[in-house]
Amino acid sequence: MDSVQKIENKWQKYWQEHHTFEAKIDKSKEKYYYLVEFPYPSGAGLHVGHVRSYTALDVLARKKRMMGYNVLFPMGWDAFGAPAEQYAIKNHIHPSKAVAENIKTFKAQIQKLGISFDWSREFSTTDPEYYKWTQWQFLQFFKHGMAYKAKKNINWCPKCKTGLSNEDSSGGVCERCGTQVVQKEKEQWMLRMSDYAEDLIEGLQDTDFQERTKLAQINWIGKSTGAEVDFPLKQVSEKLTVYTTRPDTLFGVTFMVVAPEHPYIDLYSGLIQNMNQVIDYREQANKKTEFERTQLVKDKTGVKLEGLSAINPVNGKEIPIYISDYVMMNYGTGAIMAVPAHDERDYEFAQKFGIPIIQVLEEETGEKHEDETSKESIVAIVYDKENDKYLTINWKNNGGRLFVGGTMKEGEDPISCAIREIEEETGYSDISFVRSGFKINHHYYAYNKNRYFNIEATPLLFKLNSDERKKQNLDEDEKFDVEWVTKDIVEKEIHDELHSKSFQYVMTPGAMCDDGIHIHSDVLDGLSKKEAIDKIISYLEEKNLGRRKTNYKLQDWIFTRQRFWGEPIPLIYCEECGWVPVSEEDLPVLLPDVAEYEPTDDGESPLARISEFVNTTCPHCGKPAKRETDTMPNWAGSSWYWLRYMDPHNDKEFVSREALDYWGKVDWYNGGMEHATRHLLYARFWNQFLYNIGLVPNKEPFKVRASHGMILGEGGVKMSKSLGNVINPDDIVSTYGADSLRTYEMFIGDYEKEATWSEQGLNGCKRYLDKVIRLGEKVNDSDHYSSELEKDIHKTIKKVTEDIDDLKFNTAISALMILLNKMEKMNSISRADYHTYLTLLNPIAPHLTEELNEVYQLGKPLCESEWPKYDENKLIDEEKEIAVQVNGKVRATILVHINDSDETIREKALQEANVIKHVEGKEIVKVIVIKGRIVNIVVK
RNA sequence: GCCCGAAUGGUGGAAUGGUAGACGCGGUGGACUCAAAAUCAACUGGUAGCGAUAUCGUGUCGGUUUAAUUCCGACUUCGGGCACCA
Repeated sequence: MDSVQKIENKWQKYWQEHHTFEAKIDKSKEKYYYLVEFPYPSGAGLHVGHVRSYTALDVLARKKRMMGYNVLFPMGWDAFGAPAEQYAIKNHIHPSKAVAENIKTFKAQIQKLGISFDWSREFSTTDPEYYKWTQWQFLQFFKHGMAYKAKKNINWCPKCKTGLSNEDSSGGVCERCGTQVVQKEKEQWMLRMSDYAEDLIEGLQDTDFQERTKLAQINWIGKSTGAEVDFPLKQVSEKLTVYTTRPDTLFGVTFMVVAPEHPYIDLYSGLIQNMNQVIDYREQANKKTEFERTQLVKDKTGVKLEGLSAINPVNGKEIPIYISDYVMMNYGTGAIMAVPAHDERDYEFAQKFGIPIIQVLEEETGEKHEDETSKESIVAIVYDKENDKYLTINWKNNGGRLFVGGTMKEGEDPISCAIREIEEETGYSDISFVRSGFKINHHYYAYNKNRYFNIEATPLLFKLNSDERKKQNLDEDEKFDVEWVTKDIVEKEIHDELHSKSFQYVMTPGAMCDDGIHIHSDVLDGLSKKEAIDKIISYLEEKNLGRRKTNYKLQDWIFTRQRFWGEPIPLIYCEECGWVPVSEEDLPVLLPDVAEYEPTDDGESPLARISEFVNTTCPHCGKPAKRETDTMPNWAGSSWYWLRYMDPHNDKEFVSREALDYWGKVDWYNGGMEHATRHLLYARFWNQFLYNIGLVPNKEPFKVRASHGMILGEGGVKMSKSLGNVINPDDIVSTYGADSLRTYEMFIGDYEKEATWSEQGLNGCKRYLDKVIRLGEKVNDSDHYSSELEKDIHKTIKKVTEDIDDLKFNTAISALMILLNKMEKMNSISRADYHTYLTLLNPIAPHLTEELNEVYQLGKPLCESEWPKYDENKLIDEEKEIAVQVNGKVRATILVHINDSDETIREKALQEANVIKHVEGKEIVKVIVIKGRIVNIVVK
């Protein structure tokens, strides 16, 4: 046989010359569209991670073709972006040249792997024939009012000298270079993506994305429901509107906070007496990067606005207003009502600034009952710092371990009640009050009084000063031991809900954010959280004080970058007519062929320096006008590329209706988990927009979304240049062959999880393929399955077919290995045995199997053959070995026939010597016979 | 902090209520060879035993079940996503 390299070249050539994988619209066949994220053709070349996902989809595509589907499996290049531009700046060549070089390398590398891409549909996002239509689609956004220019505080990367979307600067650092992002005010083109927030959530129902992908999208969109509430200002007849998800806590508002950028600060600067201080603070906040503001400095800071205050619309109370950077201008209204009792952040702020905390929600414990008697009480926790112990009273069988508790007497406050109770019950009196926690609403039944009680209990913490002890003053029925115990014992032995909750409240002070019942809230008293939210919103709407409101974290898409290497935005600014779109026949607006790609320091695009580009005439009135010089973000080109694949050479339309109607949705889209939020959201948004204006037939572009796990270097670390552990697929192909690499990457483990590269593992797969080759020497003349193998072959067809569909490539290969091991033990195998074997292996190792199929003249090329079928009747085992358990432990195995009755199986099981040994002298309680699986004998 | 996922031999991993460790790698002693590589055949979770066998064992603790890696509850660790979003 020829060398591996020779064989692989031969078949790659065959497929190319026979246009084997080129898809044509064929209405007699069912279509299937596989899409794998197109790569950014970087100078580093192909990575073994690319090989994994391309091979996986290739396996699916090859199998699907053999099953008779018309498969579209295209590939292209996402080639706009910073690295090509950086490379061009450094080497003084046009980015398009660098891109062309890289594409050439990438393509050659991919072709050496034998991936069955339809290369006739190849394009790059940087081709003018492609970006013409990206520009055209942008104009559709513009014409439908979906694109607007806005002066925005944007995330600015000082190193890349460009604006970034929120998505590109998550974590406060530039996605590209890791530099901390600063805020800069700039005019930007925006796409109204936030209008689609709800549709983007709902559309997920029409997809079969993995649950984790759906969740990531939903989280990113960040829907929250609540209300806007108008707080009248005291000094002027204007309102400060806030957004809250907890309007039910309106009666607990003790202050308000506005973002440093809030317009009211300048608007009412005349009223604010400490304006200097406020301005100082605002400047400090502005200097902080988004990263510092949101990630690092969680310490609350702020300044009170002296001379400006608000009125709580539901109770008329005057409320101070603060500015603080924990409130963001770009979410909600840029102002909040603060309820420190029931919001963690407000709690922290209130603690720091000494603002009162009003509890309006009580946690409820115990079971509610009719005819309860109400009273106020306390739970007192005394801490002995010296011994690190807590004072408890142990009621033993009459109620277990508790803290000191008691009922407040007429006119008594919680602290004095607690001091009295502690002394009466335990004798300790040299104590001092530390703090109290939120009140708890507790329901219980008192056996000694035969009554139901509903108490409002205040938990209190005291510290012990000395163990000086007076005589206890106990009632007749109070029989308990006073014991000091550790925190451990408290947590283990105090089961009473009220007491353990009390302990939690006083030991870890913080806001109470759980559900409960409302107090001090007028019309809301007694209601639960959900009931109260509904009621207060209706109340606010009725009185015109507020309204129901849904908010999303998802913001509009900042669609401009101040860079050279991107699609020019096809708009012209005319003094007379404003922003005017370039007319369609003038598209594409080409990137000029110049030598200056450096971004400018003032934040303008490099295109702004090129006067031949900038200066033009208005398409509307013909007067001199200027082009937009910003370009589109990286994500633009990848937001519709799957549509272009359907009809890549169309110069009349972005894609023909015929192609859209035939190829429809992408049936299976594979990509990295890192694109589960941004790219996938942009692409879905773009598609939904095209659908809404009638340009595409489906609202959702993708049916299934799968993602591959990363491949790590040996030792489980990320492959990186600096560690020197990057595996170059070319090296592997030339030493082991593409088929070995493909097989190994499919065998390495769960496709969706990360996997560790191992050269030894790769070698094992090479050995396996060598065995497949040697198996050919055993082929005889028979055209029927060998009788000893028939059953195994049918089982393997079933297993491989199902496993590939489930992306369980590793177990599919394992099944093939098992069948091979069996075939190797035979003196000879039939042509049919071998042919089926090679066909099953073909999607995974296409070159080798084609060659063997030809060498042994088993039939036409496998790429033109049908996928093998299995016969259900041939899968059934006449006899099977099953386990016999006694009390759940395997004691023997027995051979059972398919027709054996439960009774026969039971008899067989009970005759086994080792079973008799374990059953002897015991009573058989039950014998469980599960047909074809197990016998379990239960004895006593 | 919140949300999601994972944890199984020396190792990558199988098994989704029914004989835990399929398959691969590695290892051990053997065959072939002057020798090595390649290849072939055997063994390979721990402990005890010559062995039949017994016993322990799927991150930890508890529960449901005739039976739990698998289901339920609590926890630990690791990975991923989001994060002052009101």
